[in-house]
Amino acid sequence: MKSNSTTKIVLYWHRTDLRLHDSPALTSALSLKPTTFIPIWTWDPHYVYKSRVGPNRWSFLLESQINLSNSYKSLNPKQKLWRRKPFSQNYGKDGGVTHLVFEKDTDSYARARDEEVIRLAEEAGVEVIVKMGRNLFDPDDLVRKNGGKPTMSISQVEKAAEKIGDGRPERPLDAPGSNDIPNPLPIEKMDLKGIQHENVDPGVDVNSDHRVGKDKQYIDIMGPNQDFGVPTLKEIGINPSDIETPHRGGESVALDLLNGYIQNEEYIGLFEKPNTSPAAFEPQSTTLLSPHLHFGTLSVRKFWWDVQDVMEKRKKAKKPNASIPTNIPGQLLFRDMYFAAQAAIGEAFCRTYGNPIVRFIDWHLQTKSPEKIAHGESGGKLYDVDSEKAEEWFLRWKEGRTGFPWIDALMRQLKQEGWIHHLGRHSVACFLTRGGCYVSWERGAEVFEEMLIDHETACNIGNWMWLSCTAFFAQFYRCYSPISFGKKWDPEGNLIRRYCPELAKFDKKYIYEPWRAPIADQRKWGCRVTGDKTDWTEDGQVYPKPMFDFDERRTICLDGMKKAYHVGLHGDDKQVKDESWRKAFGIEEGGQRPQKKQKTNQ
DNA sequence: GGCTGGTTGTAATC
DNA sequence: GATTACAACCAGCC
Repeated sequence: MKSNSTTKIVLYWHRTDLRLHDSPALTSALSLKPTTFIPIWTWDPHYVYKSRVGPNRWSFLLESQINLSNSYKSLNPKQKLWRRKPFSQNYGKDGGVTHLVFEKDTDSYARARDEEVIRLAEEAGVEVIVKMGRNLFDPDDLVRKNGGKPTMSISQVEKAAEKIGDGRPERPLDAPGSNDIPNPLPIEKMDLKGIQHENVDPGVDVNSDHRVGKDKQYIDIMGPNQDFGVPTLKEIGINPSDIETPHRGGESVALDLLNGYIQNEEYIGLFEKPNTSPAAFEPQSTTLLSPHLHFGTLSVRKFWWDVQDVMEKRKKAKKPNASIPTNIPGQLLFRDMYFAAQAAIGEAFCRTYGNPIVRFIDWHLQTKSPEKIAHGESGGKLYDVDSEKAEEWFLRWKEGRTGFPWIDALMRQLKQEGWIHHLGRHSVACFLTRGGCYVSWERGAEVFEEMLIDHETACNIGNWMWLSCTAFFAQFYRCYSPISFGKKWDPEGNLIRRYCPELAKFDKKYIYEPWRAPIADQRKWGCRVTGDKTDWTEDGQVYPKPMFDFDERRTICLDGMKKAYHVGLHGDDKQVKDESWRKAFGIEEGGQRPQKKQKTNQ
């Protein structure tokens, strides 16, 4: 397999770890004592155009790469983050690469990709080293210790974790120092030919809406110095003026943020997610470290241990600490829970169709086959009653013009900044699915995938299942009100005033229900509540009327959920695959749902 | 088979 | 601000 030469040319492939601190894979690579070391990033078609990535997340990614590249440069002026192929058929000729090292990625698409990369590399006699570093615990280990089953609750994760080592994650590793980073190959010896562009198939580019030159078959990505460095936004077809997020990427940003929080021992020790406000901004009520976990600009093990050390210090001083699962370590355990659930189920984890853990609900706009999902299509309608209406509701939800200011403010914050508080996500996700529109969670998950800078497939999909009560959570009668829930946190309506500025002057009495404000007041406050759009008019601004009666919709949704739970189908049931489920739901040919009958369980 | 707990509901009542 | 009814889900435990 390995060449006998003592020369070690090590290719280090950064993917889920855009950092130098606590990367077990990077530490392994450097401990080989390479003669030559080439840290690389490669353009994965999945990221470039097969999965949804909006401008804000692109921006966060490139900032993170620039930061990493600069960190390498500061340790060794000849180094940077190189854009290069992760493997090559020409390994033997290609400067004689001997090792390929990367962090383990258990996302389902990534497993298939990595299997192929490993096969090609090993065929070429290159030794491949893969190390877990993305989670507290290796998701595959958690699954094994959970009897091979997907982890469906925090107690299962805790029990499984107790069977791994001492039940706690491993301590973080130090970042390499300036003597630890060897030189790269001279540029002329690197196999960099033929990658001035990255091909993009416009036919399947789900991000074409964001791209300048959307019909182009490729994007230019040579970097501003034409030297195979980190490309600019422009090169990947993103207009810099589309970037609105105030949140910045990069390992140094992440470590500064974490260090700041760690100084505040009270905040760390007493943190309980359900007691943090979804309506707070400047400053936010939570840490905003989630995008850094996604890009690996912060090690989750460092996060966990820094917090743990504070909590142990507080405990010794007889100061109180919050407990799992609402405290910070508990929040990080949820991340591992979703990762391990995905690791157990594989590619079907991301959808209903074929997924054993997901309840089948007769949602509107249900996506019906894996092929459709892979190409980002809606998949048509499973039954056509109200489907056009549902599509309209979906679009109004996505664009933040439902007529419910709390929902619209959150959706506009999401679109602008790429981040909203976890409870805000609860609110809008419940509203789209079981608590309002009765639209499939898969459609909502697609929107979050595109817009969130912290989008993590496992957590996003898992949380949508949770909120839609299709897996992990089942108390569907606990329904978020688009009026009461926001009011509880933000009685003055400050979040609404910021993100729906047309309502900024409304009295707090009406800010959550502007349609109830008398016309004279609407005129006085400079915004008419009418129609279904948000737009300027000659005599002032317009905010839409609510797109439906929420109380009525809540009742309809609750009945639907009761029925679906009673029917009890899951994504892998035969009736779902062959679409004969309609019969079980009493839906007649032609798609008409039956008139509401007596409650089924009376 | 019954009881309890489950990260984060709402509205009415005291 | 705490308590309770609402209508009633699942999993885990005894």
